[in-house]
Amino acid sequence: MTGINFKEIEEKWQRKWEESKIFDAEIEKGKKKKFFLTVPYPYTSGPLHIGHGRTYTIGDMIARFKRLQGYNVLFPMAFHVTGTPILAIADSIAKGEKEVVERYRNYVSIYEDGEKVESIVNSFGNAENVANFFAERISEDFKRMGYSIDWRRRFNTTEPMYNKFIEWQFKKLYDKGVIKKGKYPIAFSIEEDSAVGEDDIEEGDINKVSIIEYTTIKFELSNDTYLIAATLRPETIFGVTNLWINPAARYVKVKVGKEIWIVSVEAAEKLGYQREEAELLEEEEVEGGFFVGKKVKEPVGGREISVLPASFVDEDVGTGVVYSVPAHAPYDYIALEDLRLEIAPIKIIDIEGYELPAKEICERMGIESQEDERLEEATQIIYKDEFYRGVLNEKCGEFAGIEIAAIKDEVKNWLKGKNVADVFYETSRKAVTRGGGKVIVAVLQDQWFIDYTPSWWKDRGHKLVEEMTFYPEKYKAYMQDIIDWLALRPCARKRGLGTRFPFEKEWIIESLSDSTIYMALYTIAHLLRQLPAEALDEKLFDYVFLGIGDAEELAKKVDADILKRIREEFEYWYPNDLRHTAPPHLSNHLVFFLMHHAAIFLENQWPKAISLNELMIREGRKMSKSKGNVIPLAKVSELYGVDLYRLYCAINADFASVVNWREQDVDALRRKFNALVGLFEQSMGVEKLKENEFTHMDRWLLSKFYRKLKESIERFETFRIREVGLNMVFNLMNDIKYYEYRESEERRRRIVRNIMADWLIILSPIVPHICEEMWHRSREEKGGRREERRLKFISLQTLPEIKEALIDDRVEREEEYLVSLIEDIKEIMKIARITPSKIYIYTAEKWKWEIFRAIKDLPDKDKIKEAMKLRKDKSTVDFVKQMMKNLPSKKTMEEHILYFELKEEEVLEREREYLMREFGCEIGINEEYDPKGKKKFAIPLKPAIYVEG
RNA sequence: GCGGGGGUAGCCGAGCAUGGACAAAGGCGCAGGACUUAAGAUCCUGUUCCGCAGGGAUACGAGGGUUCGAAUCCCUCCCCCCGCACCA
Repeated sequence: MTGINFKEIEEKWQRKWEESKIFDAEIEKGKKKKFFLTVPYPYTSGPLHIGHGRTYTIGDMIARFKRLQGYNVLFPMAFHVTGTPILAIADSIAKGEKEVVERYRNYVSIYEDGEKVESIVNSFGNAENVANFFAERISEDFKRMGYSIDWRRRFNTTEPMYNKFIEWQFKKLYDKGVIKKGKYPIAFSIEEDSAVGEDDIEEGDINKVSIIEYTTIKFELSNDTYLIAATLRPETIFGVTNLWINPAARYVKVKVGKEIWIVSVEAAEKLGYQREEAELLEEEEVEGGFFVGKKVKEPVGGREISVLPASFVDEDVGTGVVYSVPAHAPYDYIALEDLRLEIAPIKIIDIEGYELPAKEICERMGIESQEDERLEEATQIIYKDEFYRGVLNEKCGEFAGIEIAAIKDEVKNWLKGKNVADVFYETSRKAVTRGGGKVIVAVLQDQWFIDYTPSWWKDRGHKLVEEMTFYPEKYKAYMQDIIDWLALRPCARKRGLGTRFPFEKEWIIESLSDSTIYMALYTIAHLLRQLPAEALDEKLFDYVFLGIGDAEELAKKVDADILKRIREEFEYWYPNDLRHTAPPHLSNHLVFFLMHHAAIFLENQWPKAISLNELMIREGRKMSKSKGNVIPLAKVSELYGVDLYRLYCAINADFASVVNWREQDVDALRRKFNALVGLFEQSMGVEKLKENEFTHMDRWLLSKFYRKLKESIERFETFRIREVGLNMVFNLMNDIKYYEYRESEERRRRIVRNIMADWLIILSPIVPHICEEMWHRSREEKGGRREERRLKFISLQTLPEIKEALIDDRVEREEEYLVSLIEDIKEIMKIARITPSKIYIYTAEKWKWEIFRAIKDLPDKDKIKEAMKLRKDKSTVDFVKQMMKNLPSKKTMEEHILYFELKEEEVLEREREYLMREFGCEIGINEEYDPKGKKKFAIPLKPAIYVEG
């Protein structure tokens, strides 16, 4: 066991890295190629957990690997503060909402002692304090995780410098003509009189609330007075037989333009938030029962239909009026059955497998009452079937013969064109805010958008993606699709933290739109700070980022040297060589990141690559605060050790798979990791083996090591970090174990010494602290000047050269040969239940080798014929048959030609001692004695064996 | 329904592009053994079935096909996951 105090060495090396500023990236022109890596900045509304940590950790591994490859690496970090959640939290805490206060007490106590917690949480009534507190803690967490970040460039998204930068970004977009204004539906709280997001809604994080567009259809009751039914299936209007109304619900009149609409009280209120012209008439409310039995005119065919009562109609969904299509809607069918009215369903959709879909599904499922909950499910089934497979029939006029999926929108537009249909929005489920206020859909009349539809923009986006690399590759095609789908996107809201919208100051730029090109800011953030915020105007950014404008002109306002440096830094570091994040960002953040670069920056500043790793779950379940199963990143060091966590992230899954954080597996890995560290420790103060001392086994281990090292470097380049970890930890340790078995513990200590430096280097991106420690310990022994040692961090090394000469196929084949021979002998001993007194091994005779060489490249069917030409004897046929059965194909033979050149007898003689030790008996090699006639079964590379009991 | 990804031993998970040493890496679990007063850790062995000679049979979602040979290539089908779409 190792006596290492991991926590201590983590802290020691983190401190030394920081003191030596080795991760502060400076321009090094000419000497090294640069590599600029970014991972999205964290949102500072609370502590990060180990799931978030995966992405940052992998980002750091890449940064460290690139340094080893000789790149001048910039890996910066900042903090995301803009948006509504932090503000909402601050508001809740200011109001003293118990649940939120309690949650934040817990969060804060991750970091602080009991006494301070209260005052800190109290300070969270101010949003800025929330953001600052967590930004500070998260940056400490990141340092504690050993991330090789250049912290000088840190910023947050509400500081003036950032605001100026975002203003510039929006001016650029505005100039391109893609910033537009229009109507837009949003989730809205009446009580709080404001838009609400996922974080404001009760259980909004678990059960998302989306906005559903209903179509309202007017059924004329009398002149200009209509009952307004809402539907999700406007194409079924051709099959309407009656209206449904809830007799117990209350209805009112709303004046919309010149018309009077009758809807439920709830719907009237919603209409008020959705249509500017809707005006509630000051008349009394009427019970739904009032309308029962009245006749209305359906708008397509002008038929008179009845208003009927139905309990399933919910006054708080849609308009509280529903039109009935009993042929295709299970609810309608059942409700009519309940009323025992003779209303014939009108079938308007032809679909294979059904005559009257609604009737049949109800019968099949045994649904008999409109209170039956399975009606929902029946509706789903019918909807799905009809939507994808159904075709409108001859009752649908010009739309006949077309499948629903293709015609739905056209029918809707046609109805709107006839002025019988309108849009009504509803939430996808009933929802309330965390404060208990009802959530409805409101339509903003003058929402600001980014319009992603112009073809010049999409073309540039596609081109940009085409020229990029994605890891894993499959996401490239997916990203192209996302660009095609992208249309209008709201980019400002009335609430939240952030940059004021430059064209209308009461709007705040929305938080996904203000985090699209900020990577550019990293290149210059530390320098920009030296300028006053007022100086950061459009002209300055134009010059720095786009090279537009006159430096001399600008120098009148800002320091010319600083300006020059700023421009240089940007030109040096940009573009962003790799953005590493997680797949859920593809359809939002990443596509904006790419599109905004495509719109604003010159082509040579476009991003080069994106890599993505999947998320992390714990014990097979998603991590979430509501499940209470999150482990804060801040606790990693204490609970597991940072290097162990990092190793787990590297090894448990490849990028494309979810990491499952299982304590059992973590424990298993800990044992492995400790054993690894033990191997290094046991080789401290031990002499390397010199080349003239090398035995077969030494060469074998060196060959195994350098082969694995070579493969690992290749794999790291394409971010197959899992394979690197498995190779360089698990597989290599197994090799060493085998080596020790073959040789001795003592010799193992020495051979590990031969490979230790190179081994530590390749492991250092994954487990940097222990590697740094072992690296220094192994140097310390040798003396050397202190100063020199201080500078020689393993983090600053370059990848070891692959000692190709040590990769020795022959040596490896010899050992494989021996292993398989031993397996065969053991197999025989087991099957025959013999304890051997002597084991006889017979290698293939010379003539067999000759025939083998002569025919190995021939197709199987010619082999015997050819062999017989060379040696006319029945034993030749037996041998060739035996050989064909046992030896691999032509192709693999070529790959392993060396294997077949193996001098079997030599190897056996050399290993006679080992074989004797292994079996505890005499070994006879190619002796004449052959009582059971085994010798004739020998083929090249597969000796015959006789075990004597 | 469309797009994407999958289905491999008790479980997790590699292999599949370039078919052949594949009864299938590695890990976990389980069983036996060594060590130990004991537990743990560690190490060894085993973990489809049959076999007193290194072998054979059956196997990689199901079924067909191509091939001397298929986990790997082709076709059909089934199932799972994600995104989209969509659900009075």
